[in-house]
Amino acid sequence: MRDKYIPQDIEPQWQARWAEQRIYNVPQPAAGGQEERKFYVASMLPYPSGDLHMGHMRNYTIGDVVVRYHRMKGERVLSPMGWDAFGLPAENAAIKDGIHPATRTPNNVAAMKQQFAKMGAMFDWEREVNTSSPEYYRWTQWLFLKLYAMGLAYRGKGLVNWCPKDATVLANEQVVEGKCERCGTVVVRRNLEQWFFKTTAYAQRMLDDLDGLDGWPERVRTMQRNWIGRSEGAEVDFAIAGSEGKFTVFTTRPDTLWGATFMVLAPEHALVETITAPERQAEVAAYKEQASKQSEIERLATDKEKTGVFTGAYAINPVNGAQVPIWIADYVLTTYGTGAIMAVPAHDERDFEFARKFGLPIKLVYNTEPPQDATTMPSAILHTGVAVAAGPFTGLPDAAETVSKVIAWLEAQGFGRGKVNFRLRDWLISRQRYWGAPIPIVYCDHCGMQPLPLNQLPVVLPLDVAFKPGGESPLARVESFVNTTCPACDGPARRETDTMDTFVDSSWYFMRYCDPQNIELPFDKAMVDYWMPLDQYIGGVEHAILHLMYARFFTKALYDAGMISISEPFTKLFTQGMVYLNGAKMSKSKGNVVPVDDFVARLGADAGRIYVLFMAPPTDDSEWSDAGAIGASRFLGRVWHLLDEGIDLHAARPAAADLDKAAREIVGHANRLVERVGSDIERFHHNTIISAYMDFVNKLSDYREQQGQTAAFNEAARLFLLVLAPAAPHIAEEIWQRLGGKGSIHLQAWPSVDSAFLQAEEMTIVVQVNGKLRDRLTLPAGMDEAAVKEAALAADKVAATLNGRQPTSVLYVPGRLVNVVVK
RNA sequence: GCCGAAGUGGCGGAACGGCAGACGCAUUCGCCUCAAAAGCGAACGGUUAACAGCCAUGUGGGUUCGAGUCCCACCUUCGGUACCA
Repeated sequence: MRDKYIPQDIEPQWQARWAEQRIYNVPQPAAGGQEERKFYVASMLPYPSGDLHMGHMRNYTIGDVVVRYHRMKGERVLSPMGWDAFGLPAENAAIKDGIHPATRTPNNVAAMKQQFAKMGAMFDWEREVNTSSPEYYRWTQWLFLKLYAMGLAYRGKGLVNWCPKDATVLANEQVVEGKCERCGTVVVRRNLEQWFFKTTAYAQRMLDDLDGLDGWPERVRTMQRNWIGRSEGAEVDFAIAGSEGKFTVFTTRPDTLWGATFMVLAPEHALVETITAPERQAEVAAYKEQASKQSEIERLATDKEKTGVFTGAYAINPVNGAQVPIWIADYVLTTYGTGAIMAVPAHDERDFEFARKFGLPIKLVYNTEPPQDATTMPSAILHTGVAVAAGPFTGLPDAAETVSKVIAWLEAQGFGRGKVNFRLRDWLISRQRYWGAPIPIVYCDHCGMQPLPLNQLPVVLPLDVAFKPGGESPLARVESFVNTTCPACDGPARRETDTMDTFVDSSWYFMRYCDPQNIELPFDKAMVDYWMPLDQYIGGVEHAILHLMYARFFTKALYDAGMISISEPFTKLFTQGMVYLNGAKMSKSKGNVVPVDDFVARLGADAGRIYVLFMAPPTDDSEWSDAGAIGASRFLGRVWHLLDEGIDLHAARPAAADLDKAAREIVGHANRLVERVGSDIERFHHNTIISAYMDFVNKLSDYREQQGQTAAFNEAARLFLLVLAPAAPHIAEEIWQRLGGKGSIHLQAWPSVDSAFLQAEEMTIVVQVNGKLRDRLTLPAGMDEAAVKEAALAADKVAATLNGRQPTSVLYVPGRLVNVVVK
């Protein structure tokens, strides 16, 4: 072929051919016909910002290599793609430049789809989903109603960021240093009536099932376990002195009840208003206002000075009748436990700090040996010592068994009950925004809240809306949308104007891919049963908790609804790193991007693919380097010239026994490369695949230089081309076709390894003295232990180091190393 | 703050508890050229006359015949922290 490697000439042609021949479209297999193993792989779907940059290219190329590899392994591979198209950015853009999200979104999708094609990423576009299309969100609404019918969707109070000046709800992202990013007003937290999904009902199952997810990174499982945050303890009821009222606290340490010297309610606790003494009301109100200006992260910071105020009310400790003051403090949250705690400063660090700051008494339940004094102890006593003042439990050790005994006693006395509490909260899905799936509920003055009948779906987003900063959600101002009729009585009714969190859309899209055209149901059970669970899910670590938790919740709920047969969606999970440019994550909003279009036009898709795979281990973040990308392009040039002529893909494959040493070696290298590339793809070490290619190309060039284009060269080149195909699909296909390959290289079988070429004839033994390298010996493979040790001890450098001393022992690691140990 | 990670040459990185720095980038030198680019070849952690030796994988300890790798503490950076997705 003897011409220049010009990727811009060959790449578009192959992309068109592959699409035309639909080599990556996957029809549903005929019923019962499961002759091939299925392999369902998906990368988390992107938000359609309008431009793919090299950060995207890295994410999707990692997945594309996996897709092409499994396809060559003869599996039935499903690799779909879609668009997570609802959400805040489109709405913000609409406010800023007046372009309607319903116009912008399809334009962005069309642009990005073209860019996807230029990357050489193969998806089954016939299964494309767009979460913002009525054909999709209709089913998101359908599933909402399903969860509602199951009792998993309910209305309740939830805190939101509120800008008092704009009179609008803000996303956390829109709150900068406690102020509204638009107008600079201090943001407060307001309690609004909103929709929730009951994720807590699945807390225990989501926790238990993590144990079975051994295809997930351990760190993600750990993060999820901690997020769910199971803790065992008790609920204890406290009466309020001088009133009929009472309240309940959750504690993991009911055994320290005898040391409770004050109570703390969250400032937002419903009881605060009724119990606050008249003379303390001004102070309490001021504190509540101050607390409302803080984020949860600020409130929970343990290094921050404790704050709080006394309400003037007292609670009665059920175990000893003691009257203790009730305070409010921001370190207690309404969202965890009951929003109220008993404070035991002697045995809890935060309570200890609080008591010291406000001069509250500290009472020891347990004491150490030697004993400490409550007034002088430097910190709380945690899990050590023996009970000195625990009513009937005095004398017991500070241990889990004591806690269990106390819980049983509390239950017998009617003071409280054992309780398992989770840190996980119910999922607040309401958004006071326009660009999301409307919640399919109406409110009727006569019939109250009514779910819409399924045949009235979708509730379509009206297009004629006014976007302006501030004020309520645009939907609430659209009379024609809001006013409707009640499905129960046909009387006038009002629609819910909240839309759903975009995480709802992305909690089930991977099931829609299995049956994307269904117009009767979200998906057909048999189709989902065939493809699900995903064999491989790929996405950023930033989704390790929220998205993955929500998707797991949805899967379990739909399993309980009988809609699917699996209760975990993702068998294997891979989390990839991000691409940085000038020290910041490459992103359009920051303006630091290398667009895929520009790169491909300059150096070609294959060079981009090779570089993004090579730049760092796929799990790691990595800084973009233009020079590095040029190196990748140079590598492909070398490949082109190495395989440029005289190779016959159809020649008979040489047997090891018929070849000379150099030939056996080069074919051996090629076989090892096949093995290496396969195992590195399976364990997601894509960067070392590329270095293995480079290493091999160097060896093959040397071989050709010295031995010429022999049958062994031919065979080694053939194997290399096949294993290069997943990473650099265009150049591999082009060379394959020029050399007379039959059919697309991507539909060839992955080469099998010929073990006759893998046997080494020699081994290199590293010789150490006391763990330090002293020599290296080349010995015949298979030499026995005694002979190897003898050779090692005989080595000059070893003798010199020993200098006459007798070794105390000699260790041998077969085929690798000898360590001579000497005093 | 809390939860989870990561720190190895000038740079990106490699290394089943067993040869630290594979592979590449940058740099320098050489070949080719009238010249340049491209291409090809060589050198390239520090110390050193040396390819001998010693030092070297964020810092300080520990386990081990042997630690970049395992354990403890600390420092720095990154991700998440429930309305960015």
